[in-house]
Amino acid sequence: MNYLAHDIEKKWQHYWQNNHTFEASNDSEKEKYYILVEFPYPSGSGLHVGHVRSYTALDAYARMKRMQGFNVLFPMGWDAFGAPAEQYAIKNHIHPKEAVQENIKTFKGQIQDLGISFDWSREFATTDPEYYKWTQWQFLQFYKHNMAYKTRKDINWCPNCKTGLSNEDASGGVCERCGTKVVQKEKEQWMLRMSDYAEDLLTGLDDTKFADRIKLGQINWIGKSKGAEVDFKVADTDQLLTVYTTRPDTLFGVTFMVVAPEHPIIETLKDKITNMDEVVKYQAFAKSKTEFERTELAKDKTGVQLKGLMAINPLNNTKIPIWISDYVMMSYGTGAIMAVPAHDDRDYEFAKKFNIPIIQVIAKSFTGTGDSKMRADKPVTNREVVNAIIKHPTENKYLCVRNKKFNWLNFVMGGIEEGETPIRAGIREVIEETGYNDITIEKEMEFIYFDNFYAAHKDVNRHITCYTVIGELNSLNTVERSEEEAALADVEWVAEDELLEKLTTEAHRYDASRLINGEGALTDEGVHINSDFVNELTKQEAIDTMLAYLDKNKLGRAKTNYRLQDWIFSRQRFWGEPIPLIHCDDCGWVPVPEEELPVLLPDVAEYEPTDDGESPLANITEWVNTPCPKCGKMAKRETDTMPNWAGSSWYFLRYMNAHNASAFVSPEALKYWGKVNWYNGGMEHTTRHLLYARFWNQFLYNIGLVPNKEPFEIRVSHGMILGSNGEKMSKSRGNVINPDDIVKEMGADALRTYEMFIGDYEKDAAWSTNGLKGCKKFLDRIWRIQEKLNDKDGYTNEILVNKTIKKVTNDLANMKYNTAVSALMIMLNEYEKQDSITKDDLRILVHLLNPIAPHITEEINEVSALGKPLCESTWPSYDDSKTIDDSYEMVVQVNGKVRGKIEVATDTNKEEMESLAKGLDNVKVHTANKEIIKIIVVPKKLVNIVVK
RNA sequence: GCGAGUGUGGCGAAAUUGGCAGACGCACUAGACUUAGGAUCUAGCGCCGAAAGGCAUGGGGGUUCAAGUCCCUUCACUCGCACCA
Repeated sequence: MNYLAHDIEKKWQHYWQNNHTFEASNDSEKEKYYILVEFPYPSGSGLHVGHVRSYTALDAYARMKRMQGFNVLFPMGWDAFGAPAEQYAIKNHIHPKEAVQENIKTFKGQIQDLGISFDWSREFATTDPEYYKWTQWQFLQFYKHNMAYKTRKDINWCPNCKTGLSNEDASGGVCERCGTKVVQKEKEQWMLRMSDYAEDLLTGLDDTKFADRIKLGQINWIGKSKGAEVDFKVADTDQLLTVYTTRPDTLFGVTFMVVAPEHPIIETLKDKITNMDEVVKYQAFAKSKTEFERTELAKDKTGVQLKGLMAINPLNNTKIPIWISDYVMMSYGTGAIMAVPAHDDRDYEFAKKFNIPIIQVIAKSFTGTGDSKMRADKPVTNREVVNAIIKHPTENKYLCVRNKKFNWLNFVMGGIEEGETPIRAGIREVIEETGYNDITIEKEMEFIYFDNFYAAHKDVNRHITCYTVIGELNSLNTVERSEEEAALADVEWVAEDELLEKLTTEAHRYDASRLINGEGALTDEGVHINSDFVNELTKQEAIDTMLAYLDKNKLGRAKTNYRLQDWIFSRQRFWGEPIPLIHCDDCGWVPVPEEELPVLLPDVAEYEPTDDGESPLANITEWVNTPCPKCGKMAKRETDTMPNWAGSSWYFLRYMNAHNASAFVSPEALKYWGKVNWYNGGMEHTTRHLLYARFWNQFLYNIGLVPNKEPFEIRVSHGMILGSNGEKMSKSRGNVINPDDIVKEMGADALRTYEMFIGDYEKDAAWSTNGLKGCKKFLDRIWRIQEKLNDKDGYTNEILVNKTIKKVTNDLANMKYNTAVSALMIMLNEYEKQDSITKDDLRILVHLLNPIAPHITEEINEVSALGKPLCESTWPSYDDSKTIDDSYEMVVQVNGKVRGKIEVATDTNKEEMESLAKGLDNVKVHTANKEIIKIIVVPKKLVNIVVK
């Protein structure tokens, strides 16, 4: 008995099609379930094996859900606007819509060959005028609610694609599509006020069940940051320079200000700036850098001081210089910062480069550990001390002393006496404690710290303010130490790489790490110093206190910023939805009346983007010139088109009611289908597309057009299918697997089964033709198992059946396809071991495998006359009490090592388990002459005998 | 730099959440059946060892009767974000 995969696959695909098996009803008594997989861009290269993975996965889920009695909506369509179709059209001088139609035909054929149970009655493409009519209509809703505006601003411009890009499209400073370096170009652009929704997009995540990594991606992209705006007066002017900072508590540490090169204050106060030439030159320099260079070549700080201007610290009226530098971005915060070089890496680097003073306002504070923790019953003494790090004259070792009584090993340390500098004190202490007297100390570490501890040698608590000095011995010359000192401690030289493990005191190890790693800004938490009314407070206390102070004195205010910016919604390309607005010299921007929608893309011969940054549509005068809908005077159409994210921002709504000609979707359909229950897509879309779609939906919700604020309940993303060499599949790498070839050679079921078995669904996986063959073999064995059918009823192995139903049901619902397939392989292996199997046995197997391999299972079901077609059948249920075997292999361990196994009844009690375990010969061997300390018995698992 | 994730046989991977590490599959080895095998079946298959046994989940340390799983530390790779104040 043999079968031809191709024939039976075609047969059942026709059956499903002719019977409208997978068409969802908008009017059903059943509970609804909406499963969505991202619709593809129908590229010319056809379906990728990666598509097969996610489509099969969601198909399997949809098929199971249908059998479980749900009214499942599982639609498919085409995201067909976009550059490749346009490129193709430019090259071949045909209208992009023709290329798109051709590609859709290919894609659809390929998908249908796979037997994916999409509801094709709801199919559409974003390029259909019946669809983009409603995309335009929704844009007008944005416009009417003041959510769309046109502005002149520097935008990301791709010189190759000749179009503006959103920030999301230009991440990394290169064009998402072609990889060309993006440049800044000033242009008028339509924008959507997405930043207004930043908070809602953030909090809305709580109403979703997205995977954590996806939520995190969204959270990072929105980039919420809490801080404050602080107003600095500019001396001798009436101007305020407002900065954004997350650390208002460090305001006493500000030693300079930095504004972005484009900051308007430069223009406003240019008459006061005495070095305008230099400033203008720097502005030009900054602008000439692409975004890429600005970030990638970030290592070196550049900048110019605005001479003639000084800002005034609002707390203490200190005058502070103002600089411009491109490390401050106009697009974030206020485009100006207060620089606190002591506690910010970038400010530190800048201050070092331009020799600007540094004021420490936070001191690291240690609290002692173990025996050195402060004791409540002892007095506290305050001291100023010096900590001397002294290098050996010839070797890479440092001078340490070991306290004989307590065995502490530390750097030389001692009190600073009245009128003494830390350096003088350091030299004196080294001589006193070690006898070395040929010392040079030139450097004092930038930052002091506090150490609070119980000083056992003096039986007091100490609060010390520590100054660290760094020096070296010129020679090993010594003088005699006092007897007292010599009795107290030994001198010890410690190699640099051993300091961190050998030093006793945490504070000294900290000093050592700064010595080894070099000094930089002190960004750790600590206690405030040099800061008047926030002194001695911790970070959060100081922030709160400072905010209250600023607020009370009207010097600033709490402020939350977001990385998320408004959505640049214009593209200067032909192949996109025309923005349905008309510009009239008298009336300004006027929306195209709704009854005139859609604004159709004209049929023309040329689609090339233009060098001057205008859309190719701008050249089509008969299309551009049109009467103003308001006053009738000749006016001009907007020639920019929408980004290709527009159509995909609401397609999930359209599926609910795909061919509605009078509304984007009917309220009834919206109400019935509600949220997408399960949305699958690529990891590459978890920031952009997912954010745009959520924003779009939240807007529609706010104006009362959709019933749910969040459109998607669960979002999962699949891993990529890589080439057999573990690299991304690409023509240039020559590792592309074409699904058509596999379907032809092995059949769709084998391909589907293999891709489900390949590994963790959410992880990338490399293609393996051998693995595929294994799955094909599995299906062949399934076919042959029919030869073992007997005419008995019931299950040959009831436990196996119930176990497998449970496993497969749970695995399919949790995207664990690989283990679901494995459970079915185990079931088949068991069936093969038996002399014969019943129809009931086989019926379960084909039901459980059907979601993954739908064709062969339908055929077996029919050939062996097991019942009505599986697609009309019900999902098997299991009895939990019959998933447990009545016996198991009890493991017996001695000291955690397996020494024996016995088959015992599942209901064996603890006492019996214990005595059975002790009775094993091998256990006796390992426990002989030993004392049994305890016995751990884990019911239904093992016995562990602990002996000594 | 920050954030997240991953690391288990020759390979893809499992491991009811702390309880026999390596299920299932691939590859491989031996055998059977065959005119033939890229078919099918049977057996074997982490490493060392003749065996008893020992060693094994990137490395090191810890908690525990028991650790792939928990804690600390370290290394490597992958992916996001990146002068975001």
